Amino acid sequence: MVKPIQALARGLTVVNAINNAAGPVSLADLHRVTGIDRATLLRILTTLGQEGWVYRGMGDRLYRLTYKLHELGGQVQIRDAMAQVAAPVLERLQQQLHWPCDISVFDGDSMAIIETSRSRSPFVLNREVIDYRPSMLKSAIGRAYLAYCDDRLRTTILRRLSEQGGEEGRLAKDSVYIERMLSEVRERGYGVRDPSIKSLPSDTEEEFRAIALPILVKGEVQACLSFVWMKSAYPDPDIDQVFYAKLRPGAEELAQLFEQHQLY
Amino acid sequence: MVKPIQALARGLTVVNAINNAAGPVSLADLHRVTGIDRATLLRILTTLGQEGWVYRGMGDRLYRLTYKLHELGGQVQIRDAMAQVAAPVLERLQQQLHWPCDISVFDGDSMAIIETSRSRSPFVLNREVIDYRPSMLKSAIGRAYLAYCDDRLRTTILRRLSEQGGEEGRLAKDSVYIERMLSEVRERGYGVRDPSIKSLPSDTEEEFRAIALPILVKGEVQACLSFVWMKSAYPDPDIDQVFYAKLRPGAEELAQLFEQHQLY
DNA sequence: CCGAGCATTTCACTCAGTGAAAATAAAAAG
DNA sequence: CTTTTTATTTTCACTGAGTGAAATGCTCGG
Repeated sequence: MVKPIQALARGLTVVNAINNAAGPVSLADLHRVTGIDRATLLRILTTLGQEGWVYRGMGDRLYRLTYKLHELGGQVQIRDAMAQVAAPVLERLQQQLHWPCDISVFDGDSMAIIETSRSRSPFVLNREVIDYRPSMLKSAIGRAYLAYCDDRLRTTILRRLSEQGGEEGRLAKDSVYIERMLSEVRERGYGVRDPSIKSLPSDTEEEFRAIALPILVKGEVQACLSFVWMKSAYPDPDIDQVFYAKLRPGAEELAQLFEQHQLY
Repeated sequence: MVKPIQALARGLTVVNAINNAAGPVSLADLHRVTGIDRATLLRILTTLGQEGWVYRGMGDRLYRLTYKLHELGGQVQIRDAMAQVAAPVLERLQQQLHWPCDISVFDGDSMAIIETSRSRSPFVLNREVIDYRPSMLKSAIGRAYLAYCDDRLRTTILRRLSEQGGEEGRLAKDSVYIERMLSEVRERGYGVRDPSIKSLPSDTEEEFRAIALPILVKGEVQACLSFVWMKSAYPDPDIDQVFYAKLRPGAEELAQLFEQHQLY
C-alpha cells in the first residue's frame, strides 16, 4: 500500500479551511480551525503563496485564495464530473450484479461511454471501451437516448443519420422501424441491444446482451446507464427484466446525484 | 525568512501538471512532465486522491482533477480577484509617488475600498480603510464613479441618496450642484475630494487631499483608483495635475489587466 | 506606558519524504 | 501463445526536510 504524504495533505487542508471560512482569514483563525502549529502554518502559507494559490491582502494582511483556482476548476469538464460522481454507483451495481455497467452521454452525433466498471469486473471484456461509439439505432444506449431525448433533437439526429449511407442510414429513414423501436423502449423503460449486432469490437466469440436505462434529470436525458452480460450465462429469456429491476434504483440515484451537482 | 515546504510545493506542481495536460494523464506522463520520481508521484497522487482533489477513471485508470476544484474556485469573489490583480500595480505606484493608493468598487449603494497599499506606506494613515464607505457625492472615488457610470445607474443612485435625509440627501436633489460636479470630473479626467470633508475617520489633525481615476473596461467603470496625500506637504496648488499624470498609466494598466482576467 | 494578542523566528529532534532498484502487471510484438 | 517491451507498484535504507515548543518581535487598545 502507498503511504500518503502528510505534508501535502496538511497543505490541502489549509486550502480547504481558507475556502470554507466566511471571508479572509488570519493565521490565528487557521490555527484554531486546523489545529496545525502556527510555525508550520506559516510555512504552508508561504509555500501556497509562492505557488500562487493563496494571496495576502496588502491592506488587512489576511489570507485569501487566489484567482488561480478559478482557472483550475474551469478546466474540469462536465463529462469528467459525471464520470466521477457516477463511479461509486457503477461499482456498487457491478458488485450486486456481477456484470459491468457503463455510463454514456450523447456527444455530437453518437453516444460516448464516459465511465465503466469493466476494469473491476472479473470478466474483462474490453479495456478500451471508453470513447468507443456504438450504433445509435441498434445499441442499447443509443436506443435509450433516442427514446427519451427531446423531439427536435431526435429529428435532427435521425436526419443526420439518414444522410450518411449504409444500413444505419437506411434504418434511419424507415419511420415504421424507428417508431416501433422507440415505443418498445418507452414501454419497457429501457433500451435493448439489437441481437444482430455485436456492440463491442471484442464480441467475437460469445453472444452478449445489453440493456440501457435513461438517466432523467428534470425530465431530460442527461446520460444512459447500460449493462452488459453474456447470454449463455442465463437460460431465462426474461432475465433482462430482473436486471432492469435492480438497475432502476441506480439510474434514479444517478439522476439525483447529477441534479445535486448541477451536471446538466 | 520562512522556508517553504517542498513536499507541498511538489503536490501543487502535480495538480498544475494534470490541469495543464490536454486530457487525463498517466503516471508516466506526469513523470515526464514534472521529473518527479515515480514512487514519489504515486504517493502524491494517492494523497491528492484521498483528499478528493484527483480522481482516477475506473475504465482507463488515468488521473483527472475532481469536480471539487470547481467548487473551490467558485467561492473566489470577483472583488478578491480584482484586489489581487491590482496589488502589484498599487505597490509600484506607491513606490513612485510615496503616498498610498487604493482600489475601490461600487457595491450596492456606495464605494467599497477593496485593496490599499497603505500598509506598505511609510505614512500609515489608517489600517482599517478596507471596507470603509466614504460619501458618494463628496469623496473623490464616489465622484469619479458617478461621473463615468451608466446613466441609468447614476439616476438610481441619486434617487436613493435623495431619499435618505441629511446633507447627502439634500445635495443629491440639487441637480445644478450635481451636474457641475460631474462635468468638472469629466473635464479633468479624475474626481477630487470636496475639501470640506475628511474622508477617513482618522483625518483629524491634518488636511488631506484625494483624487480618483475611473478604471474603464470596455467603456464601463469597473473600479476606481484613488490617491491620497497630505496637503501641507506640497505648496503647489496644481499638484493634483502632476499626480494625475503619473496615475493615469496605472489606471490604464489596471483596466487592461481586468479585461485580460475578465473581471467585469 | 504597559500588557494582551497575534505574527514571526529560531532551533533541535526525529520521522517522514525521497529515489534507486527490484518486483509485478499490463501491452505490444513476434 | 510466447516473448519483449513498457508501465505501474512495492520495498527499503538514508538523510534532510517537516515539525512543534519556546522565545522574540510586532500591533493595537487601554
